[in-house]
Amino acid sequence: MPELPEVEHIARGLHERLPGRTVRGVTVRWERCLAAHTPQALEQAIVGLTFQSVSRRAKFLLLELPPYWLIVHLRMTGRLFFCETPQPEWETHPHVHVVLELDGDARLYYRDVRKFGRLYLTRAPQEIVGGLGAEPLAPDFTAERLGDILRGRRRQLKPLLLDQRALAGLGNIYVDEALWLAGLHPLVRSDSLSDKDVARLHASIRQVLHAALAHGGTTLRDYRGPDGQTGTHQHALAVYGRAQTPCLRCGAPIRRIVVGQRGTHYCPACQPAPPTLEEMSDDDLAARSP
DNA sequence: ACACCCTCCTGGAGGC
DNA sequence: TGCCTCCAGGAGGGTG
Repeated sequence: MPELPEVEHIARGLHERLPGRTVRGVTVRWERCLAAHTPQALEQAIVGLTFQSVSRRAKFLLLELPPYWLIVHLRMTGRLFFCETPQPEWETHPHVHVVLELDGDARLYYRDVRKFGRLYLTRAPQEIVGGLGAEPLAPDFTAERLGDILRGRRRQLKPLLLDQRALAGLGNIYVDEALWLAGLHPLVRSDSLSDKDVARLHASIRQVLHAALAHGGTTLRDYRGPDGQTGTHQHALAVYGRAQTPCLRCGAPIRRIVVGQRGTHYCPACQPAPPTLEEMSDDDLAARSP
């Protein structure tokens, strides 16, 4: 599933190819992938417009098409790819829901097996991405900022890291990986972390994202880059999808539990469980009360 | 404020 | 082989 590194990879690839291309035609085969427009309205709005840039905010792709922005969220299985010439395979493919015909007979295909992804057309991107939280690879995402995010709430660590309003761009895979690297249990309370814990988690998040980006993303099944190529970071995953296999750090079997309806992978030795209520001292309990 | 559950979808995997 | 059931999950919504 595309998370921040995958979306960044796609954005960079499309930014090399799309700017300067003019939309000549729009075909929508499955209307519900358009968040708020009819196919006719989309076509009327963007035919004749020229792409200016492609960028990313969290897991959203921002395609600048003045005076509009075409914003795409790929969710689980969405793919967006550019071809210099029409591809017969994709022109009629049952999972290709939108085809943009561009000048020079180039094509931008939007494909999505599970149909969770959405396309938005807006003049004001903030309406779509305005509520998102901190951007983990931005320069202003410091350990202090992460500390504020974590300690400002009393939540289990993993669901908080997945909450796009708090921190934007992480998904299930990279949260599990970052928590393993930091040695933090997914159920630890966010307001219980020490400064050292926060600093380690901050470094781990960035390290995991940078590594995945360098590998062109993680392809478990559906993800493809802007030219259709797979990523290679799946070979570097330490815990995600490795239940029952030995921890790369200590050899203990990786455990899989469900947290917030998500498969969650961690090392029970390297990522010690938070204390239960019974195990907490009176001081701990007193500290939890307002 | 936070945890929990449901919905959207489909292909792949497992059981028999 | 084939049919059935279950599962994966990002995000938004509702409920307790």
